[in-house]
Amino acid sequence: MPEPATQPNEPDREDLRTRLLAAAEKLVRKHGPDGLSLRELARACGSSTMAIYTLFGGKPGLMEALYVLGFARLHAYALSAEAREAPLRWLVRQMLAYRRFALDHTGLYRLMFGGEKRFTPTGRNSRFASLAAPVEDAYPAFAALVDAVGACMIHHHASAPDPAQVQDLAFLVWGQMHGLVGLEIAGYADPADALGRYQSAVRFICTHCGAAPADVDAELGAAALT
Amino acid sequence: MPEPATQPNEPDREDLRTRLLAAAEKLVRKHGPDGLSLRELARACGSSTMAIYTLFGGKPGLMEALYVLGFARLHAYALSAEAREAPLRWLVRQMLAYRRFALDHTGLYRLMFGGEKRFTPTGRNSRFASLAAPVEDAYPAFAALVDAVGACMIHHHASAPDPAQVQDLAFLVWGQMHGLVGLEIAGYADPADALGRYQSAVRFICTHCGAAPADVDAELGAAALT
DNA sequence: GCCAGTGCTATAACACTGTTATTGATTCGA
DNA sequence: TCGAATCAATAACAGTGTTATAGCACTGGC
Repeated sequence: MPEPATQPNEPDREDLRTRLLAAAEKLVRKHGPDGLSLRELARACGSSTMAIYTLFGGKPGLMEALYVLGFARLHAYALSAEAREAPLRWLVRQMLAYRRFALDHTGLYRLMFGGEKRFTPTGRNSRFASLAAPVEDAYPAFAALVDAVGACMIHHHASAPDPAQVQDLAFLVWGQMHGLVGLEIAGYADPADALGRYQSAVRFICTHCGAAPADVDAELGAAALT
Repeated sequence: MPEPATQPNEPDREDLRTRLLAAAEKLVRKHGPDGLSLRELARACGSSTMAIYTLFGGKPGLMEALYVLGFARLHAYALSAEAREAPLRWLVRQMLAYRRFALDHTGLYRLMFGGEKRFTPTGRNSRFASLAAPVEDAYPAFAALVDAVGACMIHHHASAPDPAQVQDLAFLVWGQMHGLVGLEIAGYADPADALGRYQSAVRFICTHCGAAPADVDAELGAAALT
């Protein structure tokens, strides 16, 4: 009996999309987001460029798929740093996890935050996309940051803070993390000082939330050992 | 007497380089750093692409020229915000000037800090480029920031701070500014809240330097009127 | 079992990019 | 005035994203 040749339902078939995505991630890691070539990608997967068009609709669609993949990766980093029972540890580890994600995936990071508004996720309330939707609605990674900041503030301050105030502070924290990491990736930070400066930023922010500097240093030291 | 036709020493001749640079800046503003086309640039200046090769040595050379032009522009913004007699006003205005530069020149800003190490200025100590040279040696704009932070700390703290401490804090300030501005350019900030959040970051940093929140708000209010 | 119909992919072509070799004109120096 | 040199324009090459065409394998109905 002749084997069904290359059936369209062979394992590679529905895997082609994920294989292309994985190869694209590898190429973005190597050449940067703007150095991705459809022909090179197709060559790496043993297919033609048309497969990318039928599966992603073109290069922008492929980039958008990488974009959501990057946010899923970032969310995984945020989840791995979760410690709801210890708010200070939670915030410290999440800030460190953000930097580790950026340094581990500089290609994806530059694609997501590279300074050009490329894509906006179509959330459940995409009908109101023209309005200003809170960021945490669209990006679960930012929601985790808001939660960690809020928990840290509640834990160290007596009164429960205003939710809007928590969002604003979380955005400042995000800005601090993104700025330091971005400068580091762009080559403006001395590699020998980059980690120390990031740690001092963590200290800066956590003490602003009310934590004791010694406790923050303890968490930083414990996190540095892992 | 026949006019000398198109003499190579006509005013356009040595101006061609600056004309190309100006046109390139305009194209980068419109299409972004990665959307710059040598052919379109040459077409805009009525010349051929070869002129770019003889004047800049190729596209990387052109990008590097735009890079140093961007830092000159940023330095001009920093100088326009100088107020050495009032350290707090100096720091506040310089932080606001940084954001204004980034929003006024998003193309150049993305070229300079877009998350990819493209160029490093060949300073006077370029022989030690392999070593970690302090950033303020290469970029006068960052030196101005270090000066403003140091003056603000000296003015509000009794004791003169350690220079290394001033550099570290200035780098954190730079990171905060770059992060917020980068997120704003990338489209992650609600346009209605972006300025307010940046102002709260200014408040955050200046109070850390020892300034009174009311004084910071006064400076922010005065700067908002100009 | 056969045959239209559908869905997907490979090939080839188009317009575009950066880069380079070649050619021609123009200027400078002896 | 003539040789040498400099510089820009033309054309070509390899590469890019995209699209039109054509071919293949599979599905549905008869």
